[in-house]
Amino acid sequence: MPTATWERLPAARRDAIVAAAEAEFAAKGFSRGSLNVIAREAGVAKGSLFQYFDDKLGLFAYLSELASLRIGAAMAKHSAPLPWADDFFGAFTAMLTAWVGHFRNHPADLALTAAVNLELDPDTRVAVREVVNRHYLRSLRRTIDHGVQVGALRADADLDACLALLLLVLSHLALAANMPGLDPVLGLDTDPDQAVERVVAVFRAAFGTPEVT
Amino acid sequence: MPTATWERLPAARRDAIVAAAEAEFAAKGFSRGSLNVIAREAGVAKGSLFQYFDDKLGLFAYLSELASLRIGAAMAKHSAPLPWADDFFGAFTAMLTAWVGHFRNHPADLALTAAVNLELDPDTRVAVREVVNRHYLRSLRRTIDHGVQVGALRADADLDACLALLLLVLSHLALAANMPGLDPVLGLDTDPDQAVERVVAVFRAAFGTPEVT
Amino acid sequence: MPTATWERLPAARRDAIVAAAEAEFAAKGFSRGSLNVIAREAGVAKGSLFQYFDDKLGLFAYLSELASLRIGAAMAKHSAPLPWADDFFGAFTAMLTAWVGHFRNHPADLALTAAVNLELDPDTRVAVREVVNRHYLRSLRRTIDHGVQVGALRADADLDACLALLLLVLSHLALAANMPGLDPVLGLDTDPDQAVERVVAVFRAAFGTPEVT
Amino acid sequence: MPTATWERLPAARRDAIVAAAEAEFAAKGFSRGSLNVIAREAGVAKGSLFQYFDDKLGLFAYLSELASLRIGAAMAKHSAPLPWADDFFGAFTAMLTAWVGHFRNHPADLALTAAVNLELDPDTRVAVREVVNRHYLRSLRRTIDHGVQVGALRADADLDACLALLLLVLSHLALAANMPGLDPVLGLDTDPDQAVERVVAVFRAAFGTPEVT
DNA sequence: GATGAATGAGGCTTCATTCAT
DNA sequence: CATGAATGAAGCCTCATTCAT
Repeated sequence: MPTATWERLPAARRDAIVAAAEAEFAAKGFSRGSLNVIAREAGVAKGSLFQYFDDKLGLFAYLSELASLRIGAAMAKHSAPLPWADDFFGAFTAMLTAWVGHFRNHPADLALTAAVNLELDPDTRVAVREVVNRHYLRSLRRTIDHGVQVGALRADADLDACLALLLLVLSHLALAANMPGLDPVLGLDTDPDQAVERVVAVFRAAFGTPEVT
Repeated sequence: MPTATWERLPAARRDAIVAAAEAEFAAKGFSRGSLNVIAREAGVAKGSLFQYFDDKLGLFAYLSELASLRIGAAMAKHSAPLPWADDFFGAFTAMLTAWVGHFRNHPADLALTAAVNLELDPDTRVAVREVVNRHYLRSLRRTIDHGVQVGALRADADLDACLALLLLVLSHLALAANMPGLDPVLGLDTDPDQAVERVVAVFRAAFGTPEVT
Repeated sequence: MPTATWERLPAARRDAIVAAAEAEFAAKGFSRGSLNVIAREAGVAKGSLFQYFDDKLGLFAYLSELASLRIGAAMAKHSAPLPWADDFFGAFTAMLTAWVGHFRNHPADLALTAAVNLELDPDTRVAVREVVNRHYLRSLRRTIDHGVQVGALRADADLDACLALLLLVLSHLALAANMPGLDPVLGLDTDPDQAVERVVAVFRAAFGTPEVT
Repeated sequence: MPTATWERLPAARRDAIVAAAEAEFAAKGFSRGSLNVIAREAGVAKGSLFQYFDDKLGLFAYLSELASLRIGAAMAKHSAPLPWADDFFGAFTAMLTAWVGHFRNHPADLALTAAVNLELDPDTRVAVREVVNRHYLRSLRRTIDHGVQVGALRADADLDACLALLLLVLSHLALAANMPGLDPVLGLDTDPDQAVERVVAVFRAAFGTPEVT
């Protein structure tokens, strides 16, 4: 989505723009985020932004993809050493905890995820979510398949429903654990670890194989 | 939130304003909805709006509360004749189907719910959601309690988690079933009834009492 | 084309805007004329212009119509006392001389006529010319009919061609007599009266009844 | 008007620039034509254009001269075989028909002529028209002289007026026959051949020698 | 001689809010 | 209490031109 010019830019300039844009969209969302502010904060002429991206949406989509790549990489790294085969739900819990933690430690990723999920304009939302969700879906589906293989998830469960709910819950966890006012029940913003455990327990009850007592 | 002046207004004038404002926010969302348009469509002077509400947000919050009252009332009516005692999950399914249908038939309610859930600006979102969620939580908690009493839900299940997930899922159902691009897996926008059944099945598996075969 | 608000405006304010807009469009034409400049010169907020006219084109079209009404009225006044019946071509010459003189004395009318005729953007040009030409065509056709009735113009001449050429020549006379660089032959900008006489002679030769010697 | 650098350029590079510039100005006109687009389409750096021409106007004026040379050459070729001596007005009609046809078949020439004739900015217009008109005037004057010699035009007619009107009519024919909205009477855009005939008839009546019946 | 990134003024338009009437 | 004209900052985007490489 960025232009060829963008690729040829000095890294410092690119970084300044990305940082400014992330901060602005994080604070205001896409529709209300201002290119004026971004250019000013980045120390760049207003017109320059349009040499790097076709338009406002182009810049935002680029940031969103950056963030989802970053998130995907972080999750992959967290996931690798986990004992998925031996303790699937334990690993899953650790994974979700890491997920929540990632967003706490990377406000830009949180903000962009929020901006994507909370965008009201339908066209914009569809355009951006499509790109972003693709990553998550692929990864989640792999995790679910794995859970079935190791016998943690029932093969006859409604795994698509599981996937859909996971996608929904993941978004919610990321946001609700780090933004006030989104979760009035579980207390995600005060004790996220416990909240994660309770959510995993629900998934285990719904889709897991019966536990041997 | 409305001023004292608003209460003293002829009902016809109030209704015209509410109708115009709902239509506008439904079409454009909160941020992009225009008070100019609302005033014109309502046949009211622009300045008058500011005699009834502190500002744009005040008007919007008022509409949101109206909508949630309306939705609550509709749900209560739907709920009353359902066989909660005899077939809790059947009643629950019918309830969710009615819920989804309500938003399909009341675009204004859908739009306002969307605007509330998708608003990025933290202050706005918190202010509005707080009011709205209160209604839903009370009602949902009653439903859950009832499910326990009739033996459909396990008393030892994590009922708060159930509540939190319900709240999340309800919002999602209302929006995803009626706006494209929000649910890439379950196909809520093409076959909502089936999607509802699958979601209920998940809740039954997670929180329901074991079925006697 | 102006909004209702415009009609209710104090005359002084309206006049200031009209004067500023005419001056700007006169100097720069429609496409390059700047609403910024107009608002500043008129001592009016930029946004106010959009309370009076839908957009830039709306303002321009309004000015064009004003000008063509003004021109039409002036011509009607000039025309009335002329001896059309006794000396059609003499009256016609006097008419054209008055026409040229009008634009010399009313630079705003000249400028708007120029702006209309010289606008490059096809949609704009069509939109505006349609309004303006209607006036001229009706009036010119009446004059031609009259010329036939009094026996000055041959009834079997190609009167539509006469009309088309008249329209073309009138525009040209108005502009070329008052803007340098448009007429490199007849010297319209230096001795317009003589040029007018020569043009009328051409029309007489082409469409007039043979003179009795 | 081009710089010395331009003359030294490989022909291929010059041709690419000319082609791109003609296409762009043809599509957008002078004021709205974009050097960005021209440079991109020509496969040339934006900055290079400024090494070949002083500025945007310089490039445009150069193209205009090119076009008028091209048009002049085409007309000369069309003119040569025509029976000017035997049937002056027949040849003249054929000539004008060819003229109109040329612009239909060469949109770039049409567009440049339009851009020249419709440019409002006085300095620009004068600068460009001067160059262009010189060609036409010389050629038209020769045609008129010839008409007199072969006895088709009256020697005592106002031949300068004829010349001035011809110049005016030629421009009009070229544009009005190929752009909508310029000729509301003769129907030049729907049946140009017939319109041409009618115009020639007017000139014959005004300046031609009486026909022997 | 060629490049193309950077500029920054300027383009039109929208809109919540104020305040004199 | 209603009105609606006025505001002016802010919105996104375009573009001819410059200049360091």
